[in-house]
Amino acid sequence: MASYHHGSLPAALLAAAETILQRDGIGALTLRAAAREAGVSHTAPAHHFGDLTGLLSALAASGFARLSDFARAEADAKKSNGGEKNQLLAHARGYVAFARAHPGLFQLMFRSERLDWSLPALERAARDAYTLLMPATEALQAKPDAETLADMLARWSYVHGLAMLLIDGRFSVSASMVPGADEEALIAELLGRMVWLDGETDN
Amino acid sequence: MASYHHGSLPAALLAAAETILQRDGIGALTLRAAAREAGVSHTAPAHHFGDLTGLLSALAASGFARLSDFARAEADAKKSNGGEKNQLLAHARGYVAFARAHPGLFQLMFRSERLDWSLPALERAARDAYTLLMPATEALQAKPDAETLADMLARWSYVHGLAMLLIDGRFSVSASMVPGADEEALIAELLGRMVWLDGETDN
DNA sequence: TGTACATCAGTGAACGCGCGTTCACTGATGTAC
DNA sequence: TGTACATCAGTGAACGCGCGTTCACTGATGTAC
Repeated sequence: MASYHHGSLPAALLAAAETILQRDGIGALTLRAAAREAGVSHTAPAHHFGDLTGLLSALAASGFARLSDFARAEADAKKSNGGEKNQLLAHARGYVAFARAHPGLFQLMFRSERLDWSLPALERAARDAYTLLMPATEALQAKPDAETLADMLARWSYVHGLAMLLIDGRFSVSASMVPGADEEALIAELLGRMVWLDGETDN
Repeated sequence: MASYHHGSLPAALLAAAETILQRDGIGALTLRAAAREAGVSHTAPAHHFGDLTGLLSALAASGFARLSDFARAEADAKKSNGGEKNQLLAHARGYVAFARAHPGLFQLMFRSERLDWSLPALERAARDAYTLLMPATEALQAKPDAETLADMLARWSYVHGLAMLLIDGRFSVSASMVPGADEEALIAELLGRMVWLDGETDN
């Protein structure tokens, strides 16, 4: 541990970056700050991530992977009634739960200008995550028809907007117009409406 | 014009800031850059906006006002069939059209950490803009019931997520899975689904 | 099992840059009388 | 209509700061023989 070589600096830097994200916000996340937080000289990160974009992209990729985990965990917990609609709904719940649990990270993941989308690891992790809102049928995932695609994009738009507005605090402003409204109940109610977005042929 | 006093520096600075936003992206928008773009010394903005947050907040407020204009213009253009659903749909179309026309500005408007929401002008402009997704009935706007509020938040989430994912380029990634898909037609199709989100009692 | 050497991982001083802010200033405008 | 003076709007030099990057370096690890 106290040796010259750290042993697992990449992982330590990602963890440090996430701490900063959560504690100080996305604006405070710099290469030097991450190195400082990890207790390492500020030139060390370059050996592993190249530049700041590289570090942020790796962090975002990890975020997308964990977003997928959140969604799958939510679906597994309700495995009992595993209809397709229920599964999609569970994934949506996981999506929103992830955004609320890691708002800074979630924002970073959708701040494209700071990420390098040509990195295969990032692209793959992101695609994996939002493909969860596709029907589980493998054939459709590989080669979806226009209707299936529209269904997915509709779900994604809805759930993504819900998550974004929520972690941005916009809901509480509006919800305050109705005194006594329970935010948790409201979110559950809104999430439930997702299935209504499906194309006519699915109903 | 060439006189010592500018005459309308606040407006010129806002215009300059917007130029930078569109041309160089949100990361390049600084107090000094805005002053430079407006052809004025870099200490001049402080007289009018205090600090960078003040300038950005004023710019965002102007953005929200114009977002409302976009939405109303879209509704006026289709005034012929002015059912409430159609009006809400027109407002949603305007919302998305604004985001596509001014992506940088739209992003700034939803980057809360850089804005000062305690400024009444900003808060009011933002509220005006998203209240457009409420039914026009004045009584409901003043004192909405939980159902009406949920309808509005559902619409807002959907339209907002759609706009965000769209200007972030995520749709083109997904849509490329279906060769020959027409993005414009897809967006129109998705926007049309917004009305399906309304609570049972409205249907 | 040793030894030589290449490679890898981290250090710390130094650099230039653009940033926001402060400061003393100056030119233009408005207002009291 | 003049004049004095306060206030407002903009200038430009200077500052300290944190940033990313470069550089020569050193300690640790792995590998060829």
